[in-house]
Amino acid sequence: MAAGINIQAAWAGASGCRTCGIRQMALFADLQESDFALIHVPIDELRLSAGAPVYHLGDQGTALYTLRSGMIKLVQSLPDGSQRIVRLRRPGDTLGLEVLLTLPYEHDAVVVQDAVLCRLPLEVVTRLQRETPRLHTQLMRRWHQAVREADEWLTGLSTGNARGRVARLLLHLAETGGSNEISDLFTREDLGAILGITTETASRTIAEFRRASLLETLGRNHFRCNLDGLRQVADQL
Amino acid sequence: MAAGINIQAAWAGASGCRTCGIRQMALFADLQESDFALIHVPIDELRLSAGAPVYHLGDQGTALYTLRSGMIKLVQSLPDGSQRIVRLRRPGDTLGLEVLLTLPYEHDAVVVQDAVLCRLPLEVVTRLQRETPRLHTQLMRRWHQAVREADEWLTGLSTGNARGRVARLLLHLAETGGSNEISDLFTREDLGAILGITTETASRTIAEFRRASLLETLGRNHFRCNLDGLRQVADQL
DNA sequence: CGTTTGTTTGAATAGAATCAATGCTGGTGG
DNA sequence: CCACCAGCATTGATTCTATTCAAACAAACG
Repeated sequence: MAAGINIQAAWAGASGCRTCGIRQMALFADLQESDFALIHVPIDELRLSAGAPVYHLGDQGTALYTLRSGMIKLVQSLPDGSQRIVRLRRPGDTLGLEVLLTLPYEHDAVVVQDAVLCRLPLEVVTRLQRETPRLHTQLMRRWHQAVREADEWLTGLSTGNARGRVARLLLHLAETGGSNEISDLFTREDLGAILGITTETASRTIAEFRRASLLETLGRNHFRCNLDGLRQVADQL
Repeated sequence: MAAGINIQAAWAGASGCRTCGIRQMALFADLQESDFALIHVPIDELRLSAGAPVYHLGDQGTALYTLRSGMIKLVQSLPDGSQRIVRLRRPGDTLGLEVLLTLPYEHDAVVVQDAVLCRLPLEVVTRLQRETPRLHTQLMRRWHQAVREADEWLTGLSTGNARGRVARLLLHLAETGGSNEISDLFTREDLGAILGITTETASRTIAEFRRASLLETLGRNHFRCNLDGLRQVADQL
């Protein structure tokens, strides 16, 4: 996935955006040379390791983020104190669009796999939005992507029994990974928070899949999927 | 809800938009007098009764819709053939934003309660979008609203046990209705499709709530809610 | 090397799905 | 006008599934 990613040493300022390895998949994809002149504030690069928060629910944010590498979870807590992961962000994705509407962040954003992100100050984005129409389409695409992902999350990962949910998640991960191998599968707790099941059920289901040869353990948290077999389980319910 | 709704006789053309009773809550809220001159195509009004489809998943749409009154469900079907209601639209809401990205509709939109909608041809919206910046904010608001509603749907209505889900849905309906009475509650089948439970479980849970005096039947599909009681059930899980 | 943190497994229980039957209501046509 | 029908709602009995509580285990870390 994202074959062309090329992370150089840390830099600041807009200069980097022009030559950014993932620009074509990021928010600034459609910008032209002249547009970058409008960026007068440094775009910082952040490197965060697993477990680190990017922002918190309720914070009055002053920046959006583009994820360059790694993975980030968006979490909402439930009335009873437990947590539910409502979306995952992968390289090229944008985080924190809600600040464009001067709203506080609506999730806790937490790093799941070591991440590199670009911090886009709100003023930069609003200025570009005002001066050039080329950002509009991309912004709309981002919003749309969030809606679509949310819908898939609901129908695919929060419907049906535990076996089906786990199978669909594994397939999703394998597909976006472009191979039948999954490295760095989530903790069982995160699996549960994604699928709306308990960690025990998540653990049991993974174990069951292993016994049924739907999953083969290649190493510590590294699996090979029997895609056809998983598809069958996924389609039952 | 929407106290000021005032549906005149059917009309066509843009003339009506200016004086529309729900304009301040709809997509064209921020438009100014001069902007309406840009609308050269008639805006049709549609009246559809319960059960009628507005559009179908996969259709290559040529219009967005603003809901003036009634209720509409957005449905996605699952691999196993059953259906899941992914969102509800109420007066002032917009349907079919995805056509702005030249994408086919992503749901089946079906009328739940007799509805009146305005059909906004794609060309009208894209033209306005090009000529005036005043639509951008509203569009972004609409997208944002869809995301937020999707997130709430997931955490509120698709998490926890059946009692909690039903309670939270009833509270949601009562709150958006602005009273502790709910008229025209969904069919049990729709309840199930919203909450990800079977129709039998939905029925049983409603019956249980009635026995526990959390709901009082006022008439055919017309209930009064014990809000505090429901809130207690909603918060447990 | 012991402590912490996450994983696995077991047994008991609670919850929901399933299958099946019955009841209710509004609409239709004789 | 009434009898019947179709569609939805309710209820029961049973089976299956997931949660809960508890314990043992494994790996990672200071």
